[in-house]
Amino acid sequence: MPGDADIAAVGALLGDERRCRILLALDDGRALPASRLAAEAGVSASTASTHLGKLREGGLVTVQTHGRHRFYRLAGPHVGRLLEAMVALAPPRPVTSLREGTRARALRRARTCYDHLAGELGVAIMRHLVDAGLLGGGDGRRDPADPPVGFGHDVDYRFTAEGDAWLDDFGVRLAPGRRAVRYCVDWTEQEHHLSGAAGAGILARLVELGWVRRAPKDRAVTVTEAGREGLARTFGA
Amino acid sequence: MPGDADIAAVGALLGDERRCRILLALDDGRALPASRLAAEAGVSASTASTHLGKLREGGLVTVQTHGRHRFYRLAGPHVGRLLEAMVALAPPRPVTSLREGTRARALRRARTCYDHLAGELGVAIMRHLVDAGLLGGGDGRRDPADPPVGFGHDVDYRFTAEGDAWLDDFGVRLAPGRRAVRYCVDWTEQEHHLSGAAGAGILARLVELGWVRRAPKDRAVTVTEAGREGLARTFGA
DNA sequence: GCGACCGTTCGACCGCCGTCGAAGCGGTCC
DNA sequence: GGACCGCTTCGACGGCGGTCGAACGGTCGC
Repeated sequence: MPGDADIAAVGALLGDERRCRILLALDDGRALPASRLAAEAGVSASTASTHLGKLREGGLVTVQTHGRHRFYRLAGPHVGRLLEAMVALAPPRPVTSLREGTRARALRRARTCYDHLAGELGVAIMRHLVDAGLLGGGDGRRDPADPPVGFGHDVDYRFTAEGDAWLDDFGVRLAPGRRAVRYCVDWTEQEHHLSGAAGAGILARLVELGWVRRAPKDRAVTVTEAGREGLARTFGA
Repeated sequence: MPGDADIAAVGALLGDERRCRILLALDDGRALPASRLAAEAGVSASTASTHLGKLREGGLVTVQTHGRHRFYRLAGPHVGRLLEAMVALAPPRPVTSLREGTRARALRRARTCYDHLAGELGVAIMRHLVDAGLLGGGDGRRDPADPPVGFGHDVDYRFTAEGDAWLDDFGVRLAPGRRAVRYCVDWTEQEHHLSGAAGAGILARLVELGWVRRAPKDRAVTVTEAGREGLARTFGA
């Protein structure tokens, strides 16, 4: 009787359809403002605020205030896994739920984050750049007016001389003033992935090479047959 | 709005503490009668019945009537995964919840089912016996008065001549009338594991050899150092 | 067959929680 | 600094759902 964690508290949070809508809207790792989530759930701003407060208190979402907006995002990969487990148990629309499940997994693998790559692929590329000595520590500055993209930004990266050469070689042309390295803490992987001009340039180049394809309407990114081989060769991914 | 599975319905089921207690009591794969679950949840029989009805309708548990008792069990491994995901998210007692988590995983690996082995280990042994040709199809009969031990019992096994020899050789002595093969559908693996006299004999022999140890008060079974090597050699497990 | 027992259904009570509009707080833009 | 805007808090309303005891259908034991 006393020894169990109150798992029911978590269940109660997921017992409301509006809250579930909010969580599902956040399931691909985006950070969305409260107003957007209210619209997504089809509910008034005050009601949404109540829901978000409970989700926050329950540890399912975290909030990051940016200017007068407050961006919410899922608190971690655990929440994504929980959602996945619940979708697997929700029977009513077997086909839809299956498609949703695979879609979520695809997003976890590779997706866009604004104009650059995120997900396992984005993290793998970042990791390779660091491991290969193309990207090292530095003292770059992050523009505080940017929308929130991750949890902590306490590490600074900078392209090494080899990194600059590699960018040229790979076909990513950056204006001299735009070589500052920015990055996000990837939500699904909880590791860094490259953003900023370099991240955008690499994604653009990957598309140009035909290695990956961006979905027209959502944030999914699919790896082509040629891309599979090229990515493995270039990034070991 | 319309395309989502009503995941909230599942959440609502898990939003009640009594229901969670019931599910956790069932988490190790046992089938328990309604009265026991009522006591486990600390609630009256009528209330428990209501909860069980909802859980059943929601597809989280299945029921099997046996005489005047009705045995409930979790509907499948999905439910176990869901519970695990929720425990990971329930923060209040970090230490306890962690211990619970590892305990559940240990049970999933190896546990007793009445007097024989279940879990991954039990399934692996059964699979090896079949693969090695020691156990084949037959026409054995199952006693319908036994408590429910699995979902379907439509396959009949029988020890082959080689199987009989192997049992002798391994040190399992069975009375001539007790060689009928019984099995259960393992809940966590959804495959068969050996029960009946042979299953009990094998477990007893494994304990005698010092390969596994049964926990004094619960159903956990731990593999010893010697057992790890012996099991690998004997069953490829 | 008749009592004992297990389980479900019914009816009534109670409490909790989601909902919204209005008001309050803080930050931005001109 | 003033007006606007995003978000949260407050108060009041309404409904859904958990709870129990009592009554009912089934099954086992003698």
